[in-house]
Amino acid sequence: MSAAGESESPKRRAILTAAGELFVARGYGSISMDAIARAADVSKATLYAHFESKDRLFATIVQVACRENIMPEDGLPGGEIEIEAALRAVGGRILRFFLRPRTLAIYRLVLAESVRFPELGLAFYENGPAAGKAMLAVWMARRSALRLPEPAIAAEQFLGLLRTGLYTRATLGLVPPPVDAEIDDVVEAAVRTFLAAYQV
Amino acid sequence: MSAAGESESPKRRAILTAAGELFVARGYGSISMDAIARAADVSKATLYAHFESKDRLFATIVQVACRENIMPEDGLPGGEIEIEAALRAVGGRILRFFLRPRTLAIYRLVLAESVRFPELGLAFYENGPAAGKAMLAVWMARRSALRLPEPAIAAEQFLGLLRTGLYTRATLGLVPPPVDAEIDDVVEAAVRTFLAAYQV
DNA sequence: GTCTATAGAAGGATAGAC
DNA sequence: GTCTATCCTTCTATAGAC
Repeated sequence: MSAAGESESPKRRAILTAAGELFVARGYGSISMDAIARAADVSKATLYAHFESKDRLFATIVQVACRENIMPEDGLPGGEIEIEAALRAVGGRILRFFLRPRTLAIYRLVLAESVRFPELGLAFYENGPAAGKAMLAVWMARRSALRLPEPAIAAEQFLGLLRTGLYTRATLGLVPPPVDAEIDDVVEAAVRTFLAAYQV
Repeated sequence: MSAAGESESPKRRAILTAAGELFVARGYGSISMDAIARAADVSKATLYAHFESKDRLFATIVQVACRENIMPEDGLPGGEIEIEAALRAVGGRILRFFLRPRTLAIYRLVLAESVRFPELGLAFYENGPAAGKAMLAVWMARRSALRLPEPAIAAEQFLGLLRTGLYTRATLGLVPPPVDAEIDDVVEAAVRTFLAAYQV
């Protein structure tokens, strides 16, 4: 929200970094303010001088993390590649982004705490999934090889085709990397089904 | 695991019910054993007589919840209905199951705690998503109107096509019911794309 | 098995000096 | 702003009577 008011003192920076790593690694409930202060090499009083409560600190962490972890826009290739190869490239990028440990960890965090912090879920959705979906829809609409009555729905479906069992298992922490071969299989199948429905 | 050892004393039953509601409603970290004992109308000592720790109680809750909340098998219509109508019916059932508050709450719980309890994530996956996917794949493979080189992949894709933006928003607590019209739209689009790829 | 009462530890937050 | 030291609350878990 207020990008102007966020002064960049080193201590504040250290707190955000340390707290981010701890929350991402072990969730909200099991991390104490003591542990954060220790990890940031800062006293608890300093911690509370910068953030009025654990809740507020957490909300800040997540918002920063959302901004830093939006889907990479440069992953969308230009208009010259053939559509099948282009979709494969895009799909691979997206699925790999979904499977990154940090992406998964943030999703887990937000999901778990969205019950207690409703505005957190909304901020995450708009800055994350909704923004990515919109970007993808615009990119797809520009491709002349596709006939998309509703680009937004097509984009959602492509993302859904990527988020299959492999992704579900990853969210549950059941996928030890590397899984490159499996990723390629999922992307390949997604592209095939998507093109069956939407190629001119 | 040990279905034999689970005696069904009323107090134990009350504890499981009360704790389940509290965990589902507000997560693991913010629920105290005091609150559980109070809600179950039981003393804390009794609580600890039945469950050796909060962790063990939680694991039991989730396992019971998984068993009670598998996808309804009777939602799969027989072999006489036309394929499009059949898929619509199945898709509607599945998506509505995904969107049930209790289904969502259990998913949030497991996801949040799967980092601390790895075996929880595995148990959930096998009893939940994997079981449902297998059931759906078998049902699909029997439909002669579909050509499925790999029924397991097709089933996963159909589920992915259902789990689009509406579902994501629901997991984040951003979907206040009722949403019947939106559900029908998602199912309709999923069936259309799926059939484009797999109808003979 | 069940209760009341409480021990013992840990957490969030603050006071007061510098 | 930053630290040390500490308060107060809450939590998990248990002891001892019935």
